[in-house]
Amino acid sequence: MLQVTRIRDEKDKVLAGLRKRNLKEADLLIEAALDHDKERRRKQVFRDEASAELNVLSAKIGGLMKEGKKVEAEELRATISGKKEAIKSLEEEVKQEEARLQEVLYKIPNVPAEKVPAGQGADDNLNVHQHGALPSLPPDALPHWELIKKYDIIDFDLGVKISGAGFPVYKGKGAKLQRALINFFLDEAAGQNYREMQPPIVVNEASGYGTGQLPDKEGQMYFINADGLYLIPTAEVPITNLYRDLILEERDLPIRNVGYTPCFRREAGSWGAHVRGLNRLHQFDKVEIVQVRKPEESYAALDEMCAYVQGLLEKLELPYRKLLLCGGDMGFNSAMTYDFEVFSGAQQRWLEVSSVSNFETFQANRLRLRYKNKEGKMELLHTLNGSALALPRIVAAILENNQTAEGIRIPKILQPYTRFDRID
RNA sequence: GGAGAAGUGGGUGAGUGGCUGAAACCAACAGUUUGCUAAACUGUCGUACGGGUUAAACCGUACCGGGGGUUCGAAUCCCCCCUUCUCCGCCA
Repeated sequence: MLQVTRIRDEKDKVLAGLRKRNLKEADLLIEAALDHDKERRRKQVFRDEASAELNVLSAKIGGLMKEGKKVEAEELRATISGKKEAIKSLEEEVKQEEARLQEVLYKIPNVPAEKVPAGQGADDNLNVHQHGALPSLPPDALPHWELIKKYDIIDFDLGVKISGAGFPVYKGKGAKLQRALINFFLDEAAGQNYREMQPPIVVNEASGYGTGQLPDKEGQMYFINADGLYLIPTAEVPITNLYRDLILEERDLPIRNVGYTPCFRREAGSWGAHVRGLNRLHQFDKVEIVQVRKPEESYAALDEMCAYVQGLLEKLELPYRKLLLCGGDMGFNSAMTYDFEVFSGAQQRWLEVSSVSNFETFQANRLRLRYKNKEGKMELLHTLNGSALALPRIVAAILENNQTAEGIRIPKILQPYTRFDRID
């Protein structure tokens, strides 16, 4: 959520930024926010003045009571009764105006960073880096959804039986490959000074609001009605919310966490031919890196996180490209996002396996995550996160790109983790 | 799940209706003293919103787990919820 003060102080910059998102109602939203903000302040003045007046009178009554002037106190008290009602209704008006402002602010996405290109959608993303030769597979190469059957390592039918579509069962070497990847990712992150965290995979409503899944995207999360809890769509939610309502010291920073969790997404209405097999699931595994940074450091941190992700992909011997997302394709909360896509040889497609974002103060504002800067002033921190990495599409690419007549070759770096070098 | 107790500022903790945004101590920060460190001493030391100012100063309102209520006035009384602790029950 943007800070109103920022909209107030930098209206033109905010608007220019939002235009890059191709957000048609940007002007309307900003004007509405400013209107509600102005009205809110106007009403607050009335309320504050009325409360101040009552406080003075109350103190006077207190004084009179102490002096034993009961009659005078009684008289004064009689004059107050109407004022209380007035304050209550003024208070109500302020709250209403605040709620209206809030509602508008929830609809305004983050302002893209300077470097983010304008654009409508995926076609306008900038390919900023590409690495690795695309695999040349024989014409009879199989897509991963065939390979998993051929080698009996991932079973969608069994998942349907016990849970539903999009909940695969990993079997034998398939299960071991999952475990190997998770351990590999966690070990790599630990080597880069990330602290490993194991958070709950259900969160309360406040956490949903903290990182911006709520109020808009509740339809994307599984909800446990009996307890009012959401299954997390990503470890970003619990790990970032660890820092909700916190005032950090400079010495606490930077914060660099990594966590593995399963992720749950309802993916309502997003199924189609292009999401076969592992391309889209309701439950999948992901290792996530999360950083909390001082504002002036956050873009250096973003670069560092990208470099880290690139290192992982290179170690896994996967051809990948790095995209700087355009305004129109960026997530609601993000100020700047790089996507990483690996090339999946048999599908002949690029698959997104990581998304690394700087949210600047957008999440911190909702989280009330601040620190005391050098001047001793409270300042919102910047939050960042990135997948490092999401498993299913990595698995898909490994299976497809490494298929041979003798079976599927396991990347060298993973072999100590799998303790086998081939799936056959 | 049942019964009881408790939740106050970064920490410990005082405060049972009015002059308490909140004692005291610790921590932190700044300074004095000091060859350095330590100790001692002095001072500062909540947040949000609003008004005000070039910027400050300054002023107002709100906040003592969260929400509601009683009252002229609530950290203090009442109700609901959450959390923690103790005992019991259950159980990986």
